[in-house]
Amino acid sequence: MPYGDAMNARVRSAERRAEIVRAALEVIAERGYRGASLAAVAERVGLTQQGLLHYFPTKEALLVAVLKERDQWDAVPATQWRVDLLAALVEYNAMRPGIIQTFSALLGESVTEGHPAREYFTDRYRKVRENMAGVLRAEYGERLPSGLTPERAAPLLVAVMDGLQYQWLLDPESVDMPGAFRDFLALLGEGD
Amino acid sequence: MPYGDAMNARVRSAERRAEIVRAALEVIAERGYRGASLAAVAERVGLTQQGLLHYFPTKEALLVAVLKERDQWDAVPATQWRVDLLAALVEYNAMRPGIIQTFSALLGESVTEGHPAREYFTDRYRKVRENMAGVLRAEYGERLPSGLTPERAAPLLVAVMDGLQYQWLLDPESVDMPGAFRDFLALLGEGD
DNA sequence: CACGAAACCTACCGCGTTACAGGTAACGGG
DNA sequence: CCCGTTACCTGTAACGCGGTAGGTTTCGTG
Repeated sequence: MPYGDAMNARVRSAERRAEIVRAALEVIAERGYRGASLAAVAERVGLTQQGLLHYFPTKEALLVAVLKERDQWDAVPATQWRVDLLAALVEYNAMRPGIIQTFSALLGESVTEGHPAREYFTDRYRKVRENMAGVLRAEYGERLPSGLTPERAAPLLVAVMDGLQYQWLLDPESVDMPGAFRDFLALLGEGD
Repeated sequence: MPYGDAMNARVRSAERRAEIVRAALEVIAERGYRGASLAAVAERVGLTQQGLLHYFPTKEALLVAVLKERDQWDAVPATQWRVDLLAALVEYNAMRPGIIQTFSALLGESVTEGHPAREYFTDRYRKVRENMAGVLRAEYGERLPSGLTPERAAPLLVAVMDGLQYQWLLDPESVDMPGAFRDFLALLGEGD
């Protein structure tokens, strides 16, 4: 390639890997992790299955990369979160069904025995609950208007987000995910 | 068999089928539907894979039977439900992780493309939301104390149940599913 | 007791899967 | 210009999968 191309080999390799991870996200959304074949991912980036294995030596290594990618997305410091931003996040998610579908499918699979993503999700949910408790504490202090402590409200908040996602994925016409989530936030925010 | 055995062939066949469905529930809990092999189910009831196919001609037919079984469980007339019974149901479920795991795994898979349980879950959630709205209306009338209509509270109620199940399956030590659900019911029940 | 059906089994097919082995062409730095 | 590394490819092993074909034993009934 001519001098004008500033890409060196390392950068190009990293980009290829990112491309593969993106394709894997798609295929997992469509078929789940167990149903996602390396060949299908490879085809989507114009490689053979064996060519893909050059970048990720095993299927599980590819999954790890997918999960790592996700971690980078919500690497926003917990201190910068606010309750009203959560509503915006849900609204944003409602415009990107693919991503939601990928991780909803993975979450469902992960509760089965020996699933390679199980530990990841266990750890992740623990952290997310802690973060959410922090967010609620920053907003409301030690007691929400409803009387709940942040630590007891946090699992509910997370549960509503996930549960709504499944209902919405199955039947987007019938479920107004962002609206329902706002309803829930209002519920948390109004006391008696 | 001696005369004392009142079982006729039809009954015994039905029992065998029920036995197989039970085994399928277990295997699906452990491996999901895609990961559940007919051979694994067959082995659990002391059959060969082909012997199992005598009772259910395809894998999908077995899944249909599994889903039908579930429908029979919550065949309780909607009019007999009450909000406080929901709390009891969640408490009961917390003692039977296997069943929860089966249907949580299936729900997760069902959002993928062309999954044979997708339509089932879509229909089911629609009905469950309607039922829940009815339960809430019977309890609170047209407006819950929090100001929500039953129709808007119902998806939240369902979402909390499902979402808590995933958190609880992944980390039962950290998540008090029945307690959290009672918290949510209290949230719905107290107005401002 | 005979006979048809139910309840299995063995054998097998074809396909899809992950992964390994080994080869080749292109690239890029010394 | 050479030569090691990167980026692939073809070939193939090894296995598990759902499903078919066809046989055999067991059972209930007329």
